Amino acid sequence: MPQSAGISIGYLAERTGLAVSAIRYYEAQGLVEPWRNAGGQRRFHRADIRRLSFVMIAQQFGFSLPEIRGFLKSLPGSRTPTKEDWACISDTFRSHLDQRIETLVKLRDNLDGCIGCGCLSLPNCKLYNPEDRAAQKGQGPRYLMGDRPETEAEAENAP
Amino acid sequence: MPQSAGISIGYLAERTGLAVSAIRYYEAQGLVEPWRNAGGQRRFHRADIRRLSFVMIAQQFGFSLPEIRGFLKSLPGSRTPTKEDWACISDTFRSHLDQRIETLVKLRDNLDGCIGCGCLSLPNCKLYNPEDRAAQKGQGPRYLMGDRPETEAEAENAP
DNA sequence: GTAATTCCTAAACCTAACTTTAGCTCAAGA
DNA sequence: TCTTGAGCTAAAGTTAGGTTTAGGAATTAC
Repeated sequence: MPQSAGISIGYLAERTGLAVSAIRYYEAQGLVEPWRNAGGQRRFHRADIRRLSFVMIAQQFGFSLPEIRGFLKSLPGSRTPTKEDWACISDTFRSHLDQRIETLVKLRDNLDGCIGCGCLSLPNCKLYNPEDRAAQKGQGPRYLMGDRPETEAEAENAP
Repeated sequence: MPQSAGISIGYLAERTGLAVSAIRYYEAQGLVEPWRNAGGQRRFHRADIRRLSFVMIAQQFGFSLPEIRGFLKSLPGSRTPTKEDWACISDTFRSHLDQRIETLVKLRDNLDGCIGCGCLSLPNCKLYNPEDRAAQKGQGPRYLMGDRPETEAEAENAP
């Protein structure tokens, strides 16, 4: 174990529970910035244990790595974050969470009012248009879908 | 536009709002089973409009395509689904949603009690151990992470 | 001093859910 | 009939968030 300057990637991995490969990946994403020792091996600040712990928590809140990088930039680079620094980020997390909960509750309510009743009016259904149905641009996985609603009569008769 | 037997993939795409390529992909995943006309082009049942609409809704509930394929198998293949058929699936959706909402609410409560207060006791924090922190096996994106909690003192002093 | 760890990089691979591209055939309208 | 739009297949590409592998180099343990 190193003692003089900085901790090794293996030790950091052990302390955070992250895989070594994940930590290297996070470095590539700009989430940590280790320096190198004489032999070219990475050395991390002891404070990076907490920094990466924060990354893990933020991920649980559904934030992407670029977003988390943004949070980390808002934290003080040099000194240990204060109560106020954390409280600020906490507010962001809070509203993010509140919004997701609200979306799900609405979805549940719509479910009760629509499929739940067996009405089968899918094309008119509110579930087709939940609030967060963002326009989908380009490639990658599609988590939410867009559509073009119309009436039941149309759906069954045309063309 | 075809009129005698079945609808074309382009028309189905127009009616559902899905991309043609997505419909072909869904066929490959066993979510629809078109037949072919004399020229080798796909022909779909008119009922597949609703079938694919269901797929889109189920995706919004966070179900994967294999799971959705399971739901569709539980629906009657031949006849139009009844109130009861839908009610059965609706129950599944319901409990799935309820569980997700509950998880998020717990996460929010922990947030209020931990980061929100600025205590900075991250290593002791409940956010490290939300109930749904499943063991991660193998490759692919990691949505939830595991860790090894310890005390603040340990974290700051050792080794 | 040497064997066993740990670390290094670069590149390839993984999943899910699709899209894009290339090159060709089918079908429909004027 | 001829042209253009719609369809077809197979293969490769995309995104996020990593893991795995191969082939060396540096450290640590004995």
